[in-house]
Amino acid sequence: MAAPEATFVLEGRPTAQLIADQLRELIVQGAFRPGQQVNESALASQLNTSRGPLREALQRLCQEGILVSKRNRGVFVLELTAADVKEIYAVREAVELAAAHTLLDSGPEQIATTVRELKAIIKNMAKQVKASDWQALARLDMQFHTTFVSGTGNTRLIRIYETLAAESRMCILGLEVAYPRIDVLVQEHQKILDHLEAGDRQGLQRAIQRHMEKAVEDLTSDPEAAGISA
Amino acid sequence: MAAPEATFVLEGRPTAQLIADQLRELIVQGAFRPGQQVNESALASQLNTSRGPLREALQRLCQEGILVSKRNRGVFVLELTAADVKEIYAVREAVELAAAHTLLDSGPEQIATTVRELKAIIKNMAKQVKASDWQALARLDMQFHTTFVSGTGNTRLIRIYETLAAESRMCILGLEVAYPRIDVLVQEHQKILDHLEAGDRQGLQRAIQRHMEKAVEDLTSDPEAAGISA
DNA sequence: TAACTGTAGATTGTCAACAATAAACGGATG
DNA sequence: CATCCGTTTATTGTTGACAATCTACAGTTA
Repeated sequence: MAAPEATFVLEGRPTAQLIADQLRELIVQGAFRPGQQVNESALASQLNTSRGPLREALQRLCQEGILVSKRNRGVFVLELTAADVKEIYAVREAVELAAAHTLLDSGPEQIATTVRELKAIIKNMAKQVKASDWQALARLDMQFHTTFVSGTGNTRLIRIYETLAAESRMCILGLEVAYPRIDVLVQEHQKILDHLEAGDRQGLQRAIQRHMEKAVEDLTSDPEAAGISA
Repeated sequence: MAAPEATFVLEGRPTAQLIADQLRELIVQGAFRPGQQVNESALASQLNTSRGPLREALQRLCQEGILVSKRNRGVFVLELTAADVKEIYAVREAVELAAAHTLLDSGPEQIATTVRELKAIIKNMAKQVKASDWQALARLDMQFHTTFVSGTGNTRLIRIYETLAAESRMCILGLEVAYPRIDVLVQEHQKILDHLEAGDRQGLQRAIQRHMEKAVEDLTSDPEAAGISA
């Protein structure tokens, strides 16, 4: 059951997408302030390219929603409001619940593979907790959920979730050291994993809903510290 | 608590987005064959613009997924397989179920407004059924669902669904006169509307799931006629 | 002093020409 | 006759320059 095409699509990756990926990573890592204007000429030379390809990449990110474009003004980094946070996590909940049901309906070996990957991620999370590396922790947090959704094999669901993951990282970015109690974070992910492994549909659904609910609470409770406006 | 910016973002609509919207409409109306290459120069002159802005628009549509880009080859119209149809409708089901719950949790006047809009659409559908205008019927079909999701007010959910709606119209396009029995189509939408109006959570959920299930059956049962490859 | 207006600067939007790559065709060769 | 290879052609990828627009600042005036 190999996928030989996977190598082709990777080797012939369009330029605009490559630039978009680099830029997305820069943005979610906080290289730009929310609301800050993106200077095309400066960024183009910084990424060793021209304005043309860069603009194409910017359009992609505008379509994703992490950049907003204003005519004759340029593109700006998305400013997240409390309403945005609620929206993002509402959609994430919908996607993850769908993924959960699809996953449980799929074969046991599919579930087993996903469970194995998730366990590895949680192990890494525990490691980063000790090191108190928030940046890495945020990345692993989203990697856990992205892997979870990837388990379904639904490419559209995966693509949608990748965008949501980027936005979520932008949310978390504002928190920095204010990340909620980290031991609880690991516990919640472990709980999701346990329910998945046990095939507990009801429990898994509840765990995901609780996880999202808590995240919204943490992200909207302290607007000042998170740099999030009402 | 007015939002004066809303008018600004509408008046200053970026060019690439305008072109992308035109192109999307052309594609879902069947102006291009699935798998067909999109010639940049020809399209640019046809749309009274240059290759630059057009390429930016193409990137947006690639991000949406209705076009696929291959390096040094160009962009091609998405070819839908049976697997794609299953994916699309699985995601649609997830989004609509989420929308249903959100809608029922919102205020009664929010529901009433949405119900009113949906009723108008169904009335138009019945009209087009008599006229046997398949193109218009397909548009109204998706308009019904888009309006349903729009009722939630979740801009991200809406954006996601608009992409799914475009892909769905591409699916339906292949059917043409083979559109499933039209009276049943109207009935199913009416059923969804009734459950929403009655606030019947369980019934609404069932109706949506049945609706999607039937659609996938119709779209994958006759691959030849639909121009869909296995 | 405050408000208004005109100018200057910078930035984006658009375009046309150039370079690079891949597909298509025709001919040579086993 | 099929296969392989070089040439041709069309298309995309990239670049730089030009035009249009907006913001900011300075000067003027009530």
